[in-house]
Amino acid sequence: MLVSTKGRYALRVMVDLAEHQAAGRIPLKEIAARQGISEKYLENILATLVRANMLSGMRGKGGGYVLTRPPEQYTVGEILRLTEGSLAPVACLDGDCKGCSRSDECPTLDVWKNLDKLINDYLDGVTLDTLVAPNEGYDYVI
Amino acid sequence: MLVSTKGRYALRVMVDLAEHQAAGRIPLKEIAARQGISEKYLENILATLVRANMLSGMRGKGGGYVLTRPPEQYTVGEILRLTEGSLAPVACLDGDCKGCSRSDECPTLDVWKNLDKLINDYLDGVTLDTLVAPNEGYDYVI
DNA sequence: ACTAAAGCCTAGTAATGCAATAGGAAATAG
DNA sequence: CTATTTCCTATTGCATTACTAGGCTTTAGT
Repeated sequence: MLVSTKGRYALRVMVDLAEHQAAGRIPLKEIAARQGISEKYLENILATLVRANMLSGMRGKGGGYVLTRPPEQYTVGEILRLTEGSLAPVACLDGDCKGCSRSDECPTLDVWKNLDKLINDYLDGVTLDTLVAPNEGYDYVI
Repeated sequence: MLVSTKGRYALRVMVDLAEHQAAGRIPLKEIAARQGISEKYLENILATLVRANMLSGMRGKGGGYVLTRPPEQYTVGEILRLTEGSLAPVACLDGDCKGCSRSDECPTLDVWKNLDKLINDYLDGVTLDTLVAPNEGYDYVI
């Protein structure tokens, strides 16, 4: 599985926050309820996003989470790479595995490289704003 | 990780067999030595390929493995789907998970579907013969 | 027939990573 | 001062992956 629940949840949460941008800071409790995700598990995920400055978190009464940039400035690729650690389709291409000893002669390496590029290019081409449902995020009007 | 060692090894082995096609049946021992894979582990992988009729195995002296079709009739996609079980990038798209309860409203589902198609289409477009090193498989000449 | 070479089959195991939980400390608004 | 809310560190249960073990069956050659 290329993308685990952590990455999937992260993406859904980011879309959720984009849709409810106008409401200001949203507490974790609210997101968890809306998305049907355990509050405790969601804490982990949001902490990762905050540490990377993709979200701003604020504690205390009236606190909560908010996007740090406009939705069109987030790509799905960066969100997933952050939360998953890597989107490499095979271990051969994963950072610390500095290429196996056979990489010089490996006839399959190009397949993995092409696949890796395909995946990353596609996901880097999808921005958060394109995932926000039309006419949502405006529920504060009326 | 989309593709584990099982799938990676399987692909390398299939290429190996394509390259040594002319030599007739190749015993597991030989493949394992050439590819640097444990014989016992390789047994598992080859058994899977044989059961799916991608390879023919024959026991006894002079036995070994051989491709059942010409290399250009294998796609990387089918080899990997067989050995990995599935190439779905997320659990949401995996067979038995008959779509989560939120699939109707899920804003991210299209991303996963597009990604899934991208991956499978690419891998189904690569055939085994394109991975065989040029001028290999002809080592029996001279 | 016997033997060596090979594949086939069923388990088992160690290690890893995923998904989720637990409990409390620190900050903030009213 | 208190209720609310994020932040932080660990731990647990579970599933999967990667690999190993041991024995059975088939085949070719002598």
